[in-house]
Amino acid sequence: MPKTKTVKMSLFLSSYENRLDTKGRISVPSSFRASVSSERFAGVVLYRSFTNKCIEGLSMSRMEQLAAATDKMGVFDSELDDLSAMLFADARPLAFDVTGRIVIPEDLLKHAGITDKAVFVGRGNSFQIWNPEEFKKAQEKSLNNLRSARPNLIIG
Amino acid sequence: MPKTKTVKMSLFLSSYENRLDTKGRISVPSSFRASVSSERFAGVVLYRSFTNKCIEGLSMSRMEQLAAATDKMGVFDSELDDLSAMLFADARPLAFDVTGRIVIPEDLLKHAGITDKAVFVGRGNSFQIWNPEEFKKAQEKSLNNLRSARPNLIIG
DNA sequence: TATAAAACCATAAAATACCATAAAAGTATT
DNA sequence: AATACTTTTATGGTATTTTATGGTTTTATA
Repeated sequence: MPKTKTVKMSLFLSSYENRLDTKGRISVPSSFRASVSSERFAGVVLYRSFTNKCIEGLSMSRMEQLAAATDKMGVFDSELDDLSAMLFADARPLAFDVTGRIVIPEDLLKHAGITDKAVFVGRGNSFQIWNPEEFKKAQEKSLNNLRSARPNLIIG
Repeated sequence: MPKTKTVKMSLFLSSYENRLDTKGRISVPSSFRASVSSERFAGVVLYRSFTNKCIEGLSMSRMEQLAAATDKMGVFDSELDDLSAMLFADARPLAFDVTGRIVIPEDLLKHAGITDKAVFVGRGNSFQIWNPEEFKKAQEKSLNNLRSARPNLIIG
């Protein structure tokens, strides 16, 4: 068995709204930076969400996990293979600058409808980047979904 | 079988009323701190309760369990996915300071109607934080519910 | 050389560490 | 059982650091 160094990766939690400057730079929330601080690559990997009007974000090690999983499954599941192919083709590794900022590529911003502000949203082992308004809308929608699915579970 | 490191987590028990200072700091009851003292993350994770006017609290390891479960199940259960998404987005990891205090974020305090005092309520593997008055009201209400549901079970 | 990208510098506000103390709880001693 | 002593806990205030954000300069590159 290949020796796999399993880096215990801390979770991406909570949500943070930050602002893009004139050059497109935006601070990655410090707690998100901390989540990947023990990794080789000091940065994150972004790609356009397949399902939502937002950007998906991962640590590089998670990307590698995904690659490994695809290697195993690929032969048996051509759909998964296609999906991961798209993902890898679309994925952008973005290194933090000294102050913890990244420059999100144009096409990703466009896909998410982001201009001057963005919310980093924790999703456990991954995160998302949204236009603040779009995010609020999406949140309300999934809250309504849950309400109708499990009326007794939710009040807020 | 993958080697799963099981962190021994002791239970959150009993209730403690503490006071918030001007900066929003509040001491986490020492017995609650002891419950997570063997964990990597010296702190707790808080989020707005979906069902009550209170704050929910968990250990980080519990949060990680959830993330692992969501990773496995998410694909098959979109409801679970929605729920955990909301949870991760709302969850605040809060580290203890040297004296065992945390700063509860504004929006959580608001959700629970907490201003200057709060009760930490043990719930076994989790806990809640309430405005003292609200908690008393909620207690009486659920006691009445029990009374009407099982009149013979309750003496108090 | 023009242009984009990276490195560098600066700062207000927010978050965290640090220091101090009184009250409470626990221990030991008579 | 009452007392003196020790330790822990909760709480308050102050100092220091970090973070997010803006701008400028230098370096690559097309």
